[in-house]
Amino acid sequence: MAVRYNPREIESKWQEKWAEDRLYEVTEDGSQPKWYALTMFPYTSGDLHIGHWYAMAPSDVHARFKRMQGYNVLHPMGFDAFGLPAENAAIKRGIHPYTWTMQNVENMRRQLKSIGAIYDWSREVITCLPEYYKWTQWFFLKLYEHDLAYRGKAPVNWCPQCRVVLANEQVIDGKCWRCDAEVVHRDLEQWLFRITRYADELKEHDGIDWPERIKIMQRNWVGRSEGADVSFSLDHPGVAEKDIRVFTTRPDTLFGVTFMVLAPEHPLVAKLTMPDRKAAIEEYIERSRRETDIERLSAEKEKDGAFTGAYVTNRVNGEKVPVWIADYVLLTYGTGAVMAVPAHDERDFAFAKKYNLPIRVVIAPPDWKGGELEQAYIEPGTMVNSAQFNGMPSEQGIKAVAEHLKKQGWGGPTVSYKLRDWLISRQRYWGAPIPMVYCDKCGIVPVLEKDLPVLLPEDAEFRPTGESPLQLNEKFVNTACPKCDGAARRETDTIDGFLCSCWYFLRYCSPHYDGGAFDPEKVKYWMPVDIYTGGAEHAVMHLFYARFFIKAIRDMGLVDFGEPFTKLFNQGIILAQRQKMSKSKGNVVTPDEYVNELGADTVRAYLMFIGPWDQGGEWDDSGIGGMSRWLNRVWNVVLDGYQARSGVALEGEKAQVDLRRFVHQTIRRVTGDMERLHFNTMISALMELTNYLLKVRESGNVAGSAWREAVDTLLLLLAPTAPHFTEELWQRTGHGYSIHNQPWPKWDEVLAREEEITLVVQVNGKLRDRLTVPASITEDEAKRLALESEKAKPHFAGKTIASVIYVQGRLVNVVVR
RNA sequence: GCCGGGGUGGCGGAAUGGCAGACGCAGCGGACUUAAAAUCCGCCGGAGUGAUCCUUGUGGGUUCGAGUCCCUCCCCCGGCACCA
Repeated sequence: MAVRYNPREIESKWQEKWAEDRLYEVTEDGSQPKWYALTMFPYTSGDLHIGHWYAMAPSDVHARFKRMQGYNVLHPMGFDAFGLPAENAAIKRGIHPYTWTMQNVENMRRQLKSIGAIYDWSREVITCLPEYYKWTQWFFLKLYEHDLAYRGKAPVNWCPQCRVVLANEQVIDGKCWRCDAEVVHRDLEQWLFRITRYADELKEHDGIDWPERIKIMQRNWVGRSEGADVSFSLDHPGVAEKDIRVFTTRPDTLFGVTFMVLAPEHPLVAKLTMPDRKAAIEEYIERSRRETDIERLSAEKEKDGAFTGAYVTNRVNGEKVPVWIADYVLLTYGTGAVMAVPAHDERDFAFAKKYNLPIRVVIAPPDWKGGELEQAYIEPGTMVNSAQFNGMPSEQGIKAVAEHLKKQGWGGPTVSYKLRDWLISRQRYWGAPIPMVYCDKCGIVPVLEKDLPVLLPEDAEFRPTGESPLQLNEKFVNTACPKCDGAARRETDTIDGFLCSCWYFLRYCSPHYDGGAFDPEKVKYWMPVDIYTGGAEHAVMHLFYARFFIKAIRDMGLVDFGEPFTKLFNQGIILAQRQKMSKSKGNVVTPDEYVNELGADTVRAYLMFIGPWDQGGEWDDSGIGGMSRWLNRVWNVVLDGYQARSGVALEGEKAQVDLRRFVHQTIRRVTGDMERLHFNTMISALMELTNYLLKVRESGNVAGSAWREAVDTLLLLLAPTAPHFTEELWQRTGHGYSIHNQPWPKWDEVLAREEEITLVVQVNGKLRDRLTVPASITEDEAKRLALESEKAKPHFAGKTIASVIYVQGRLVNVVVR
C-alpha cells in the first residue's frame, strides 16, 4: 500500500510551471507590506556545494513563510563575478575569465534553480557585466567627487601568490584571505577610500538587529582608543623637523619615559641615524623588511631593535631620551612612534631589560616600597616622580597630564583608531577598471560620466607580472585627457571586488534601470533589507564596507537611510572532514546527487533539521533517509484517504477535540519557530503532527472535516520547507493552484488550550508521582491531591512537612524535614 | 593572552529556573515475505529482580527545586592579538 513519491518528476514539473506563470516575480505593490529578504550572493567559483544550500534553502523557507503571511517579498539572487579565481583559471587553463565566469554562472544558475526557491530571476544581477560595472565605476567617481577616494603612497599588504595588494581586512592571520599565502609589505601608490572618516559611526550599530559578536568584531576593527598626543622636541643637525609626535593612552606615565621607539619604516629614521650607527640600523631595517607579518607579529618573538644615536627631549621634565627603532612599533598605527615607559608597559619593559635601559617607576603600586619592579606594573596607582602631579591617582592623571600638554602647546587629548583607509586598487585584469586618467598637463582627471563604462578590453595578457595586465594593453592605456583632450594614460589597476558587493542589493530593486545605478523610487520602496543572511566570515569585510558605502552615499543625498541591513543572521558553517568546504581542499560535497536521488524538498528539510541554523556542523548524510521516509509518510497519510468509523459519536467527540487542539498547537509552535529561524524544532513539530495523524487514521475516531483541517494545515505549514511536494499534494487533494498563494494558517488560542495537564508531585524536589488533572485545577485542590498521592506519601511519612510549593499548571513540591 | 559561542544517550539534537533526553539517525526484537529490500508495530542513558538509585565537561555555591543563574578549573570552535 505504501507508495514512494517521485520527487524528480514533480519537482521539475512544478519548477517549470512556476517559471511559466512567473509566480515569484514581484512588483512594488503598495497594498501589502514589503519584505526584503536577502541572501549573500555567491561568488562564481563554479559549483554550488552543500554549504551554499545551507545558506540558501533555509532563507528561502523563511522568505516563503513571510510571503504566505501576506508580505510582498523580494528575495533576489545574483552573482559576485569579478575576482582572482577567474583570472587564475585563465592563466592555468587558457580560458578567458569572461568565458570561465559565465560558464560557471550557467551551471550555478541551474543548481540554484534546483533548490526551488522563490528567486525572482528577472532581477538577476551579475557584477562583471558592463551594464553593472558601469555603475560601480560611477560610484567610484562619486566617492572621488566627495573627497572619499584619493591616491596615496602607503606601505601595502602584498600577496606574492596572487600578485596583488590587499586591504587590511583581507589579511587574515598575516595571510591572504583568498589563497592563504603569507603577506609581505611593499610601498606603492594606490587608490584608497576614506573609510576612516566614518570610523565613529561604523563602530555604532544603533537601531539594527545584528548578532552581538559581529558588532563586537566591527567595533574592535575600528579600534577606537582615547589618549593623548605628545610632542617630544627634536634638535638634530640637518633635520628640519623640530619635534616627534607620539600617541599614548597613558599620558599619566609621561614622566617615566626613558627612551623613544620608532617603527623601522618611519621616514625620520634615515635622517636621525648617526654615522656610527648606520650599519646596524640598516641591517635591522633590512631584516624586518624581509620578515612576513607572521614572523614579525608572533607574540613569542623577543623584542629587539637598534639605537639610532639620536635623542629627543621630554618637554615635561627636560630630559634627553635616546631614540631607538624596533619592529614592535607599527608605522600604520598612531604616529609610528611611541614613548617608551618600561616601568608601566610590558613590551617596553622587555625591551629595556634586553638593552639595559633605565626603568623608572612613576605609578606606585599599592604597597610599593620604592624598590625595583619584577615586571611592568600596568594597573592604576599613585603618581610619583612626576613633579607637580605627585600624589595624584593615575586615572585622574591621564586627564590632568593631557590637559597640561594642551595648555603648554605640547600636544593634548586625542583619539586614535586601528582602522585604516580601504585600499581598493588591484593590479589585476578581472575587475572594473578604475575610471581615472593621468594627463601630463592636468594631472589626475576623472573619466566623464558620459564616457562610462570604461570597458575592460577583451584582449589582455593574463600573465601575472606583478604589474597590472592592462598596462601591457596599449590600446587601453592610451587615451585622451577628458579635460584638455591631450594625450593621456588610463589608470590600469582595477577596483577591489568588494565595491561591487557594496551596492548589489540596491541594483536588485531596479535591475534594468539605465537612468542611474538604481531607481530612487524603487530603492525607497524596498530598502533597507529586512533580513540579510550569510556567513560570518564577512564581518569586517563585506558587511563593513557595505555599511561604509551606504553611509557615504547617504551623505551625498543618494539614499535616505544609513544602515543597509536591518537584521543580520549568520548561519553556521557546514564542515567536511572538520574543515570548511573548498575546492582547493578537495572536500566539497555537492547537493546534486542527493537532489537527484531524494529530491530538493528532502535536502532542504534535512539541512534545516540537523541542528540550529546558526550552528552548522559536520556534514553527515546518514540521517537523510529518515527525512525522505517522513515525507513519504506524509504523502501516504494525505493520499490514502480517511474513513471515519461509524457509530463512534461520543468517543469520537473527545478524539476530535484532541486532534484539533494538537493541530492548533502545532500552528502556534511552527509559526513561532519560523519567526525565530528555529527550523530544526519547526520540522520536529511537523513530524509530531504526522505521527499523531497516523494514529488518528488508525482509530478513525474523528469526523472527516476535522481530518481535512488537520491535513490541509500540515500541508500549509510544510509548504515553505517542501514547496514542490506540498504543491503536488495540494493539487491532488482537490485544492486550487497554488498552495504558495495561500495565507499562512492562524491558530485559535481557545482550541489550542489544554484541558488536562500532568501535575508533577515532588518531595524535596524529587519526582515522586504524576497526576492527570483538569487544567483549571485550583491550588488547594492540587496540594490536596499531592498530599494524598499514594506514590508520594511514603516519602514524607513520619517527617514534618515544612512547606508545600505550588507552580501553576506544573507541579507541587512538598518540602519535608 | 583578550573577547565571543559551546560541552546533554552510540550519533545529530530538544528542554519560559519546574517531568532531562522531544524529533530524527543508528541499534535490537517482532509482523509481512520462499528470502531480502521497502513498509508497519514495539524496545532503546547507566546500575539493580525490585521499590529505587545514579546521570547534562569538573569542583563548589544560590534555590523548595539547577542542563538552565553565580564562582573555580578543563576541553572544543570562532574572532582579535606587540594597537602604544
